[in-house]
Amino acid sequence: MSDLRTLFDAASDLAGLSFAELARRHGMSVPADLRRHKGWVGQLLETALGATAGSQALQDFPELGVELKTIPLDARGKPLETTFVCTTPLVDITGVNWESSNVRNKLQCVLWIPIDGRREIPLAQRTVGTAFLWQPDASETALLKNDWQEHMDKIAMGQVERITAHQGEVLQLRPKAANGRVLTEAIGPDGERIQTLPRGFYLKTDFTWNIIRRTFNLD
DNA sequence: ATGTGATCATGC
DNA sequence: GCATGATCACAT
Repeated sequence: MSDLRTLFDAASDLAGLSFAELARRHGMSVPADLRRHKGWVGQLLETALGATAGSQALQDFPELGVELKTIPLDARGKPLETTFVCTTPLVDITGVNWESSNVRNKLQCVLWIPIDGRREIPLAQRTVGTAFLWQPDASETALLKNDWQEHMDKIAMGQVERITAHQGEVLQLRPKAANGRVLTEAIGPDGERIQTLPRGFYLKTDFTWNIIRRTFNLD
């Protein structure tokens, strides 16, 4: 992908296409449902737009500084799910700051692609929505930064296991793992190393809904 | 084990 | 009805 305009145009051209058609173009088969294929739609759009495959803690288009995010919407245009941003560092966090954080890096420029998330419609028949580019404005950045800082302070204080998804205005911390038995290192209450469930940062739905509403003049 | 892509399913 | 906590598939 040579430049941002080319990427955006390519994404725009996908609007209205069914998942069946998009999958056909890329030789992919459509699963009956997403129960055991939770990331399938995201992968489909990555393939369609030529995002760098693989699982690296980088943006999808590093050369463009762009992160690709699909977001499932209901019939009213409201996000059906929170949006995963990145995994949360739980150790070696002395000196990490907002400016250098993975959250800020990932959200600096996002190519959002709304998708039809209505479960009553067969997956193959659901369609791609109108893509748009987003960069957090000053107030959004302030909210994200504040939440990020509060979460990271608790983690640094050995309080990671006291953080629930209720905390954070727009950015929440939640488990991010294959199952409840997966463990990773973290800092405990007395500064010791403990084993805990890996966590991830997620954007709350009200936050993404506001972005969607503003973009498409909904309500 | 840790990262990517996320949605599922249950409790409130 | 909806968010939280749990979970699924796959790459490295």
